[in-house]
Amino acid sequence: MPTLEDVARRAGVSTATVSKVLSNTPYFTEATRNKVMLAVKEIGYVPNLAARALSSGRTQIIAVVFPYVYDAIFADPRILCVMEGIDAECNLRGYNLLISTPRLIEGAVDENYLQLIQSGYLDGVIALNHVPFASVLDPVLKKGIPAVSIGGHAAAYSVSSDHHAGGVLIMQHLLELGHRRIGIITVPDNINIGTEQLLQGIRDAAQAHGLNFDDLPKAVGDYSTASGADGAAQLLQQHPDLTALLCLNDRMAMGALQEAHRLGLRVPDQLTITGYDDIPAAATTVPPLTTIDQHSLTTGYEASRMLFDLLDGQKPESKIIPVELVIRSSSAPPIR
Amino acid sequence: MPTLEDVARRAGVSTATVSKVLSNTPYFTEATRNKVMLAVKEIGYVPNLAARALSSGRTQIIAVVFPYVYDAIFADPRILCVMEGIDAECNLRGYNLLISTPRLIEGAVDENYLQLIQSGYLDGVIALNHVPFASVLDPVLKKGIPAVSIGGHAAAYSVSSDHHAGGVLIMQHLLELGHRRIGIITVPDNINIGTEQLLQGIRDAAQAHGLNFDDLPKAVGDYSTASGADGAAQLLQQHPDLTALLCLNDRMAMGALQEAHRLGLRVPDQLTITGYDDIPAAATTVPPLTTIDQHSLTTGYEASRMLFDLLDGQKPESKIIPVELVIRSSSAPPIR
DNA sequence: CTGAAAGCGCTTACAG
DNA sequence: CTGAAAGCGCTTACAG
Repeated sequence: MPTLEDVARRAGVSTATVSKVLSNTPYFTEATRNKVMLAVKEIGYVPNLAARALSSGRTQIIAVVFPYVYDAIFADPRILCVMEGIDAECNLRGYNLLISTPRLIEGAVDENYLQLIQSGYLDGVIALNHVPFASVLDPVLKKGIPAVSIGGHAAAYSVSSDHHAGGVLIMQHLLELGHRRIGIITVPDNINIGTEQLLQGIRDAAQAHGLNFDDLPKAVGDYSTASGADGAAQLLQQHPDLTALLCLNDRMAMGALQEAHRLGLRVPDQLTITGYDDIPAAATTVPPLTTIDQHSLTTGYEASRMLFDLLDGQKPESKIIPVELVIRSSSAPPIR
Repeated sequence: MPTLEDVARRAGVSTATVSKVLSNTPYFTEATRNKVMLAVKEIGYVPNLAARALSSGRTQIIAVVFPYVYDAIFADPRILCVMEGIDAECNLRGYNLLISTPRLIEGAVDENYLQLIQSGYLDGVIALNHVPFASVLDPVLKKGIPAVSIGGHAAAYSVSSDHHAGGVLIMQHLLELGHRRIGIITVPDNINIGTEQLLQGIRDAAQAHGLNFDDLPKAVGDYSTASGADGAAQLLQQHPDLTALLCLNDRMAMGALQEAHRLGLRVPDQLTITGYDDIPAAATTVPPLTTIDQHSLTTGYEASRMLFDLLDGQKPESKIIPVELVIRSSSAPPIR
């Protein structure tokens, strides 16, 4: 493979000059620039990234960190949307994307991950940081790597979704349709840092309509479709008079939808079901789900922008991404 | 950050020795080994990957390449399953995973991608290589990087799904249920290298049952859910007597399911609908989809294993991953 | 079994 | 505006 030196020789200049031309440093004549670029073309020179990384301390690699916790990350469509946003932005900037999926075992991050962080291989890190009991960013910040946290810990730099507003919006929607006997399919406390705010939003909306959140029947799922079906079964059996099921994510809502069909309940005529996240599948269920769009693509995009700002030496503001109520056909006024 | 030299000084040996101990070269006394490991622990040494990469020529990075073509890759659940398999294996081996999503514009791959390939940053490449008109592996092989192709071009090393068997299985299933008036929701020729075999499998199964494939009504979709709904609408309007819809992927089948509901057709009582891929959502539609499981996780896993064999200097055999018919509730004998 | 030394291919003050 | 030279932190023949 041709090296910088080959280019320099061919162009009749020093390696320093070639290096500077290629990195767009100012201060060289147009003639020099042309000579160098020509030589680069002619011999098909491509910089060796490892060498560049070693001498400059920058690798052009940023890592996206998705801790493995309650779920196989690759099964979560929301994460994918975030990734897509990040990928698009990195592509534009010429950065490469490394995926890291550390296992969080009893709050300790795995050794491989620690090594990676400390290896000097990473210019920046974007972490999905929603696990309350452990922050995968701790070692990153300790090492001094610029980092952005998505959804979660009140890190220096973070972008998160307005979960409280999401909770208010979805609950308000149900209440305004006239529902009062609403079952909640929720998740265990402390599985996700945003859940508390979301529940608080629901609580506030309920209160505003004179309904006591604590009185509403609840089932605890784990975000999976199956757990949504189980939760719905349980709630509907114990409280056959429920007119609506509010689910904390779309996949559980899809499970609830399944269960409703199994029980012969028509949605939304006999039972309203709502989700949260607006994953792609939410638009294609039967009937399509009323849900909250978290703008995951935007989230990924904003996280990247923030990281690049950090890399440029700026101090970006943390961002809260607004949410949006998406009304489809799984919600309607109660008939009872 | 502490360097090799710091470790050497502390342990009272040369840097060469530390390096060899750390890379598990044989030939050093237990005492030396202990001294070195102790020093490493004490000063918290972590190797600098860029330096290691530059001097050894190996980076411990493998790239997973998903060309952008007919679809946003991050929307395709099948790809995710493949990724998960690859990720798991890489994690085990201590390799890092780089994601590259080159844009294929008129058969030409993008410049960023080319640079990455030639940058010396990659020890190996796994590519989703199903686009007939351009192989993203060409530059990789030219550069001499070990590479494995998933599904597609008859590259030296590849793992692909047994599409022909898949076509036979799903068509056979319909025929054995008694269907004869079967509509096919397909995709354009040359969008995906495996499609031809799949269609051939369907054709062969039809023929074995005395049915002429060419006579079956067809609609052309693009793998998206929406295109499945459109295809179903079109087929059912032009051929109201169809008793089954065979869709070339699950997402189109989900669209067909939607359309059937919209038309008030009960599935599977009045209309059988089948998919292909067995993405996670296929199990949770209403009714759950009969489909073909391609074992995507296994595919990813086998592709990684193959790549690591290549990196170990072996010559692995190309693999064909068997498929499996998954019978759920969207298929039943025709009533007409 | 261990070490001295060259070298991997860049970037970056520092001079000029 | 350009170049000589040191240095980034490792690995790897080569001696011993």
